[in-house]
This record gives sequence, C-alpha cells and structure tokens, in this order.
Amino acid sequence: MLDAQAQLEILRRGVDQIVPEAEFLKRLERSIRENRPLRVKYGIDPTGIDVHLGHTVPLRKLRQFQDLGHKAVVIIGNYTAMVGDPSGRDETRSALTAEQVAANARDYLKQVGRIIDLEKAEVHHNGDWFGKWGFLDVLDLMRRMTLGQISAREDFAKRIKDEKPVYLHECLYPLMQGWDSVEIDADVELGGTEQLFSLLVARQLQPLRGQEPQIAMTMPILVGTDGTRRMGKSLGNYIGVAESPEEQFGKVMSVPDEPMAQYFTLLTDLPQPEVRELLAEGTNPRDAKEVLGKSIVAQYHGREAADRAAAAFRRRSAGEDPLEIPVVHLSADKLDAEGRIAAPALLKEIGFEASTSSARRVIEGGGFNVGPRREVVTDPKALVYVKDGLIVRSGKRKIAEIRLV
RNA sequence: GGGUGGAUACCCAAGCGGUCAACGGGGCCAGACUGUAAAUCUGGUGGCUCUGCCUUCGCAGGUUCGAAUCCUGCUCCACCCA
Repeated sequence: MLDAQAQLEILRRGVDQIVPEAEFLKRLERSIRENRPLRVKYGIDPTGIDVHLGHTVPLRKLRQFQDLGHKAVVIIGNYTAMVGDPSGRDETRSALTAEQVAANARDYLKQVGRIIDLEKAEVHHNGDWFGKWGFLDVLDLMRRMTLGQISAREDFAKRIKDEKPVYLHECLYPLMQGWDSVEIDADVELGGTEQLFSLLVARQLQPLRGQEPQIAMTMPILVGTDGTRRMGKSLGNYIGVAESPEEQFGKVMSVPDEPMAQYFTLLTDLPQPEVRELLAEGTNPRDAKEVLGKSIVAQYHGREAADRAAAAFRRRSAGEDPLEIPVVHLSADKLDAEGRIAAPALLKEIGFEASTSSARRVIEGGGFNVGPRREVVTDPKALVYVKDGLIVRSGKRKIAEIRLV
C-alpha cells in the first residue's frame, strides 16, 4: 500500500475541497497503520436511466480509492429519488414513482459497473433502512436541523428570494443523505461541489451513533456539451457512458474548446504536463480534442473502438463517406413507372426526416445529395431516379444505401 | 378561508379584435468557413397532394363578418395575507 502522502497526491487530482483536509490525511495514515481500508461513500439517485460523464467524475474518484485498496460503498438512493435532490437547482424536481425508481436502479448499477469494480464494492439501497421507518423515526431525524440551517442553503435561499416554491419534503433530503452515512459508517463521502451542505449534515448525525464524522470530498461540476451549463440529462447536454463509440466521440468533439482542460483533468488519467502540452498555444485544439475523445471512448469501449470512432470522424470531416454505409429498404411500389420518387418523399420514406415539410426544408437548404458524384438536389419538386444501391446523403451525418424490395 | 398573478410552438418569452403559423432569445436542422460536430457568419424551424390549403396559442362553450387577443364556466400552477 502506498503511503498516505502518495495516496493524497493521487486522490487530490481534480478535487475541489476536502473538508477538513488535515483530518483526511490523518485518517489515511491510520488506515495504513491499522490496515483498515477507508469506507468511501458515493450516493446516486436513480432518477433517470442514463449515467453520464458528469456522474463519472465522483465515480472515477471512487475507483481511485478502490485501486488504492479502500472500500467503495455505493448507495442507490431509491428513497431519496422519490424526494428529489434540490441541490443546485432552482426548481423542484418531479417526483418519481416506486416502480420507476426500481427499474432505474437496476439499470444504474449496470452502468456504474463500467467505472467502478462492483465485485469489490458494497452496494446498498437507502430504502433498505428508510423503508422500515415509522413516523417517529422521521420526527427524530427532523429534530436534528433547524429551518434556519436548511433555508441558509444557497439553492433554497435563492428560491425563497425568487418567490419560488420550496416544499417541505425537499428539506428532508439532506437529512436523509446524511443518515445514509450513519447507516454505512462512512469515512469519506464524495459529491459535487453543490453537495457540500448535504455532505456536512452527516458530520452532525454520525456522532449520535458514536461514529467519527466523515470527511467530505467535493468534485467540480462538469460542464455539459454546450460548454456552459452543468452536464445533465434534463438539459440534454450530456454524454452517456452507455452511448456508442461514435456518439461519444462526436459529442466530445462538439464540446467547445474552452472546457477541454476541465475534461482532461476530470475525465482522463493523462498526466497534467501532457495535458498542458496538448493545450499549449499554437497547437490545433482539434488534435487535443481528438486525444480527449479517444481517451474517453476507450474507457467505455476499448482502445480499438475509440480509434475507429476517431477515424470515422476524420473521414466525415474530410467529406468522405464512412467505411460502412447503413442499408435502408425501400419498397419498389413507392416509385413511379419510370423508377422515380419525389425527393421529399424519399427522405421521409427512408426515415431521414419525420415529415415531408422538414424534408423539403433540408432539400431547399442544400443538404441533400445522391450518388457517387454527390449531385445536390435543391428543388423539392425534383424526382429522383432510384436504382438498387443508390447512396443518399442528408446533411453531414445521415447517409444510407438504398436497397429496393 | 381571502387576495393577486399566470397557463402561447422543444424551452424561455412577446403579442392583448383583423396585416398571426404568431416578435425575440435558447436549442435544434441545413449551408458557408475551418483538416474540430469548436468559434464565426447565413438560412430554416406545425402539417399537407405547397405560389395554395388544413390544424395550432390550458380545456369547453359564447360574442363578432373576423379571436391567441373580448365574455362565461372549468382545470391546473404559483405568490401574498390569514
């Protein structure tokens, strides 16, 4: 096992705050001395089915702890999910039903397993304990915090100021999260920066059961593919860990140049000096982003798939067709006697566009071309001669070879 | 319980009797540029048998030659006072 200082150095990467830091170092030292791994908690609420790169920031940290010999404890917040985490939001989350949550939870674990070693991890559902609670238990928990403490939270304070609703059950969220730490006797808890409040609640609760208060370790919030707002499912600016290599790579390339440094730090293990070199003045940001994209895709799909995705991307930006062109079937009776079909109808039939109207727009905009010579069709009234094997393209990303049936 | 404000296309948000398929922004799509799906610029963004027609502005009715805009009822949401 590495000594405490060496561990701290590794674990520090990309971390925002360790509260309290001095205590963390001592805890690491003791863990080594007594050969007792730290219990490192990370909670995730199964609110949707997609684990994205934003979640992987703390998950990757958890993995680092595992690799250093510590114990990863994953909490599936099936009960907290029904409350909805108010952190970092300026509005109430919509509540989920128990069935939705259960279904999501199963899917989550599968995805989380892509990052951490589930074999060696401990997994709990917080419904395991909250599900057994009675009303008096809830009261006893609520006794631990005042309205003033709760409403001092930035997100609640902001909502109150903006005259937006704050529901009572939301106030329970940080307490529930804190209690999870008591149940599993956490040494460290990971979370995003906006989680600090919730992470510290546990420190108040743990002594009630004679436990040492946990260390809070916060990670920066990853920005989404739009380069400004936090990555999130509801904002539609996320890259999912379960997405295909091509999707992941393409989405990485579509991230603005500015957040690249953050992505390198939080999503890859590339040593910082190398990162600095890649992002240095005068280098093409495209190349840095390609390294970034490959590194991320490789984590979920392997080196080879990452290289393939990058190569396919290069072909596309060079204006070449991809190596594998998907085949679509077109019923021959859609064609007229001379084997023609109206251009908008063609786009709709092969599923490139949802409506004739939108197909017309693409055509008029110059986005539609056919055949080896890429003849551009801009007249929405044009009739296209369709032969078996005709290649049609719409925009830069849609391409297909037609097979008449 | 009382009061006030609100519900408009994917999201935010104008419009308040005709010139409204509905300003503006975001997002998204396409084009130009760039060996980035970045940035920037341009165009588009309900549907159709498309120089016209059909269906949209919380729901249901009504007034009017004509309504997203006025009236009535309903549903939903929020805030304030108690």
